[in-house]
Parts: sequence; structure tokens; C-alpha cells
Amino acid sequence: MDKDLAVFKACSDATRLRILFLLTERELCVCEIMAVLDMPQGKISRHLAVLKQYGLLEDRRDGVWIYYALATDSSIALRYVSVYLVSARQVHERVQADLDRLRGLASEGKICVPQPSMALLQVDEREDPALLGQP
Amino acid sequence: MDKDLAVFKACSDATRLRILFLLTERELCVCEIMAVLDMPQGKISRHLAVLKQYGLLEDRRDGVWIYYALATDSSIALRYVSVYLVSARQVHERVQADLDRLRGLASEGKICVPQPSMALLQVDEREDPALLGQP
DNA sequence: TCTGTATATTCGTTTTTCAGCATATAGCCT
DNA sequence: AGGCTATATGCTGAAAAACGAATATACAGA
Repeated sequence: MDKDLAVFKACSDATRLRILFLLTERELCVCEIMAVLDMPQGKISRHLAVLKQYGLLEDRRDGVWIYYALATDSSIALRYVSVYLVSARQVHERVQADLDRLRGLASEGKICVPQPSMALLQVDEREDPALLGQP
Repeated sequence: MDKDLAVFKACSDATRLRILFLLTERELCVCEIMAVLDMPQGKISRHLAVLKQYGLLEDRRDGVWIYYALATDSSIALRYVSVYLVSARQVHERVQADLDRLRGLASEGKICVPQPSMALLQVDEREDPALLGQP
């Protein structure tokens, strides 16, 4: 029962719940979550640590980025929470807004993206003289 | 989403979770929950107030007793939690122990019981001279 | 090896939550 | 009305959680 209790504790914070809803879309790295929720890095990182510690998330390193994804089957409660997350994401306006923002930022290349090509694209933009000195 | 968050907050305490599991059996009054969990009255009462405030419970007064029961359809999350509670109660040992204790105490007439007949039985025992002066 | 970026972690503070104790309220019974 | 029982609530201190700011670590690339 303790593991189930941990799952509910993990879900009992607004920021963490928003993160969980975001992760129903796909695995995300910290900077993506930061950008979507517009929150400081330390705060996001700490909440991710809590979610991981409670068994809701798994992480995977890819170079500098660390990707977080929803864990599966770590407890009975988590199975129900996972189904809830997928079902409720269409219903809640704030979740919809977060997901829209995630897709928007991703399509604009404004956040880190798993594909190497996109990472190179970011570097190219940095090196583009036309972008220097802009506000 | 706030209502769903409230549901998770309500479930994120060990005592409250045990109460919720007990209420999957049937509606219960405060003294029954006190007896099963062996906790002081103020503590139980306050947790019940939290659960009610968060929309997980409904209460009904019957004379001196106030019965609490699981609420239905107050939010999306609660529907999933309700299903979880019913599914997980067979799995967790502590929940099983609590439910066994509830049935045991009820069958021994040691806790208040909804049926008027049982209430009368308690009164009869009090008035039985053979019971006076016992340790 | 040095620099820059992404992420984790520490520290001090503030806020929230929980428990225990005492007290208040409300209804039944005589 | 008065006493008894069941329940709720106010108060206070302690523990836990959350935050912002700063610092540490880890990796990539020059």
C-alpha cells in the first residue's frame, strides 16, 4: 500500500500533475518541460526527482539531455493513474493549453529535440550572423 | 483540474487512504472508523472533514451518528480512484486486516451499527445486572 | 584543457500539513 | 432541564513540503 500512497503523494502537487500530463504526449527532457510550464530549472528538476523517486518516472540520458518518461507497472495505483492521465487530458483546459504550447514550441524548434538534425539546426541558428544583436 | 488535484491530495495520506478503503465495504460512522483504526476521535474526524471538503465523501446524519460514504462522480479522478479502491482492496494486506477487523468488531456488536435492533441490544447489555461491576 | 549548456543539488526560508489536546456543539434519554 | 454520547472544531507546536537563489556536476565541442 505504501507504493500506492507514494503515487498519490506524487500526484498531489499542481506542477507535478501538469508534468505528468505533458509526459502522456511523449518523453521529454527537462528544458522542454521548463519551456512549456515557464518555470525555473531548479523547480522542475526537483519535481522530476520527486516523481522519479516515487516510481512514476524513468529517466534516460542522451548526451547532455536527460529524458523523462512515464513509468509503467510500478504499482497498482500507477496503472490507474496512467489511464486517468490519458483519459483526462482531453478534458482539462489547462492541460490542453500545455500540450498545445508543447507542440507549438517543438514545431518552432525553440526547445531541444531528440533528433540530431534539430540539434544541429539550433547550432546553425546561433552561428547565423543575421541573428546576432537582436532584442 | 483543480478538483482532480484535490482528489489526489485527499489520497496522499496513509490514514485517509485506509479510511477510503474501509468505506468501500459500506458507509460507516465515525466511531466505527475510530474503532477499526484505533485512532483518537479528533484525528479521524478531521481526516473525514478533509475528505468531505475535497469531495470524496458524503455524510448523512442518523440521530447522534454521522455516516460517511464514498461520493460518486464529483470529478474525473474520483471515478478512477473509486475503481482503484475496489480493485486494490483484495491485494493489500493492511487493507485486508482493516476490513477483517471491521467485520469482526461489527459482528461482536462492539461498535455502533446502523440497525436499530443492534442499538437496542447495546442498551440491553448496559441494563443487564449481570454485566455490572465487571473489570 | 577550457568553455558553454543541461541538469542536479544544497541552503535557508516560508508555507503547508499533521497530530495532540482541549473545548464546543448537537442529539438522545431520563 | 440535565446528563450522556457522538462528533466537530479551535489552538499550538512539530514535521514535512515547496520555493528561490546559488552552487555543483556532467557532458559536448572547440
